[in-house]
Amino acid sequence: MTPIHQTRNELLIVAKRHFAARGYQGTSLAGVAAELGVTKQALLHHFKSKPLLYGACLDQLNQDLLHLLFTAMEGTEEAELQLERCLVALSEFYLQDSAAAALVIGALIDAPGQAALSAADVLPLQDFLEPLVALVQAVPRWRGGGFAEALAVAVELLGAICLQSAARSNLSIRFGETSVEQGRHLAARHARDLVKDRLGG
Amino acid sequence: MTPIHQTRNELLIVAKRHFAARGYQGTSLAGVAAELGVTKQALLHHFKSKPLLYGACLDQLNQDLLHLLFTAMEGTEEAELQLERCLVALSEFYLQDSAAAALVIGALIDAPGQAALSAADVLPLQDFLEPLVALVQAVPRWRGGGFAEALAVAVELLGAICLQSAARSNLSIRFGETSVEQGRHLAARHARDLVKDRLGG
DNA sequence: TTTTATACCTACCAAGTGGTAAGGGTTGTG
DNA sequence: CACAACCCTTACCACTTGGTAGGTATAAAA
Repeated sequence: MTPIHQTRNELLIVAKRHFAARGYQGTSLAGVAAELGVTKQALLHHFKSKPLLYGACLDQLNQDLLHLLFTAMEGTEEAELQLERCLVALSEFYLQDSAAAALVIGALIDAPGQAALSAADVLPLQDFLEPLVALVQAVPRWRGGGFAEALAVAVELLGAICLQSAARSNLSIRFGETSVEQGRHLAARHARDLVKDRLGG
Repeated sequence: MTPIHQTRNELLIVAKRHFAARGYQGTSLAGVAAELGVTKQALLHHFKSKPLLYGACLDQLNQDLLHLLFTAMEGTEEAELQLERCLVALSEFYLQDSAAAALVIGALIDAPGQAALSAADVLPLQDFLEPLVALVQAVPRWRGGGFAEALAVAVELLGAICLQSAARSNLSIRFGETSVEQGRHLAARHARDLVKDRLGG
């Protein structure tokens, strides 16, 4: 009963939500454990430490994003279309996993060395970021710009798409839940438009 | 000597940097005070509590952004041009005040009620967000879309511009400082292009 | 001079943090 | 049955956190 992988996955889901909502520093092991109905030592049993738990969350997120990216790249060689599919899929992914967007932004903003990222450790989401930048660089409009410009555009696109989902609950309080929810359902279309506007002619 | 306003302003500058780099929860009063060469009680003397210190930081940021917005709106009635100037000025502002971008994102992501934002308290940066959304809604391309769509576009633009600056140190480690610095100097031009692409025909 | 206010200090505290040690309960396996 | 592996517990610990209490030094105002 309660096979290990299922349990571990449930822990990760709750942990991701906490890390997303409160940030790395604002998340306490006791808080995550309490929501799961276990003690914090149960958490420390599965993941050895808080940084490792955070790392596991980002690893799982990284895998989800990679799957999303490679799926988007199937069936066509055209970089612009691949990017469009990828970012549309990303914005749709955020509709389900509402914690993911805040985690992505957190992983990009957090000062390295602060959380789970020691020197030897791989930087979180790097596996996803590198092909994304490469994809931007392969688009005709940005092909001549060099790596720095492609990186800037990739981060720009990421920021445009992530912030909306990450700020959902905050914006609901500011401007009313109906407006925000209305806007959320436009997310995929906006992502498509955004890519076309920024990468197309 | 050490007139109050100057001192208070220096405290705020350091505090903003800490809040931006480590987040609200990750910032300790002792840490901020140590960098200033004073004790944390000196901080608590000027700002009564940590939430109030955070609120003071966001208030100052709010004023800077408002000044930036109104300056951008002078001399023309055309919403699209106003928005273009505003977002270009914003990206240039981030070049100087590197903490600002992370603070903006933080203020948009933080679950309300967590930091300085009690129910009665005004939501941080709201004074800046509302006219920004109104400005998007006044642009011909989005005029027919309603409030929800304008809000989504405004947040999208904000995310695109803020994340680049907020993630600077992180991206430097990932992709090398030269590439990131190179991209930073393109920020203003990218902001202009972005607005034209997304708000123009 | 006395009073008041500002700016800052030392000393202290209750609460919460991540983490360790050690053991109990259950499960499969030899 | 014995044994080990796994899951999770209670108990505890060192440390940091935001915040309070009370005192000191300076300087301006009465």
